[in-house]
Amino acid sequence: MSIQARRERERAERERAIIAAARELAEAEGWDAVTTRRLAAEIEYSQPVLYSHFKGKGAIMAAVAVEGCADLADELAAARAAATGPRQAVAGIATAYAEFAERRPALYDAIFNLPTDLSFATQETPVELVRAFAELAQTLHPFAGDDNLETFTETFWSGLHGLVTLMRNGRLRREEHERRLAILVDRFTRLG
Amino acid sequence: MSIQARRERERAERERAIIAAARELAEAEGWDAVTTRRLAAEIEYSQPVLYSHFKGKGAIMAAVAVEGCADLADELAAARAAATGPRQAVAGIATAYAEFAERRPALYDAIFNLPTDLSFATQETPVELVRAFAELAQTLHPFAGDDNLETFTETFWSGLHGLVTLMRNGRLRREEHERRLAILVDRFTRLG
DNA sequence: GACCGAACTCTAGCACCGCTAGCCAAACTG
DNA sequence: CAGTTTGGCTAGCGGTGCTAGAGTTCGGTC
Repeated sequence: MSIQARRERERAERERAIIAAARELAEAEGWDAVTTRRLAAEIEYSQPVLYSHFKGKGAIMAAVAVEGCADLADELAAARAAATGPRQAVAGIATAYAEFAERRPALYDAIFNLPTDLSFATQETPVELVRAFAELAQTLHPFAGDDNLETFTETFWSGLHGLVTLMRNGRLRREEHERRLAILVDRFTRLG
Repeated sequence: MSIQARRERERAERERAIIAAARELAEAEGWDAVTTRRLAAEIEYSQPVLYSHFKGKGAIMAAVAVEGCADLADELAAARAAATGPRQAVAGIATAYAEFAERRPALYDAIFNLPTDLSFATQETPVELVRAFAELAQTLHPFAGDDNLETFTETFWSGLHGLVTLMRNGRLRREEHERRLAILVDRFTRLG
């Protein structure tokens, strides 16, 4: 059994290498630079090997996205934990979210923008993304009022998502970014 | 001079045909289906003709986007005109925006999502988009409070954009769409 | 230790993409 | 009618994601 075990171990390691290579390449040069040929060269195997691990390029990107969810969840959790009060918590988590999107645009794209196979808000949502969403929901809890917390959180989250994506695509004035964030936070932290 | 005039007329007509074909193809089958070869076949010319009109595929998409801006502006203006009060105007324009994005996803993508060469919030923004933005700003004017109207409008617009894009990519529960819209409108139409 | 069979990887290639060089024919000019 | 210019076309380049089938390596068995 040890031989088979070793093989499975090597195989798993190679799979990790593929995901890591895709992630690094995407973060360094954008997703356009992530081709199956470059990926294969990076892991020092031939192209078809990729397809013995993943159904296709989309599946690789989805795997990167799932991994990225963990990072996002961690950063949101840290921001929430560091806050001194409910309103500051919302402001902090919003800033953390925006900074994540700006610091790692390729990762953010993989999670939220690129059309991948992984579906959200359904049964098979990545558990790490659920965690990230829960951080947001926890933070917003005091301000949901009569609205359903999940729906309320989705709306706030959409606001954040819109801000970061529109700005990154050059559709918003960059210098007003913080003010926009402040407005969004302000509007979602009013009681009554 | 009439010969040259006819030529220019024919040339302009062909350019319109290219944009129309690209738009129809994109709306019918998505932007992935819009290839230069299919586009050339559609207008019954060879591929290189496209490049005598546009710098490349991106420029064609940008042209479609600019055209689409006019439609969006029209629909937003109509929604604003039909409203019976300031708050209803915001709700109406938000619904109109969301319906535009849902009814013509390819067009919406060309305008806001796909990385094109046209830049916004700068000098050479398409005039039609400025008009669409102005409709939003006018509608939101009564609710901006102390915030700068343009920045306030950008924030609300980002909320709308986030809602429609996340939902279309399967990141939000579709059945909660109207409730999310209502929450967004509610939060941006509170006075004081 | 030699061999066999299975597991696995690689080479080569498909159909497609955006884009362009260079030819050729048609149209205008004198 | 000859010459030139204009403009569309054919053909092809280098790239993409993906795959069929050949070839090699390696573990298990006699």
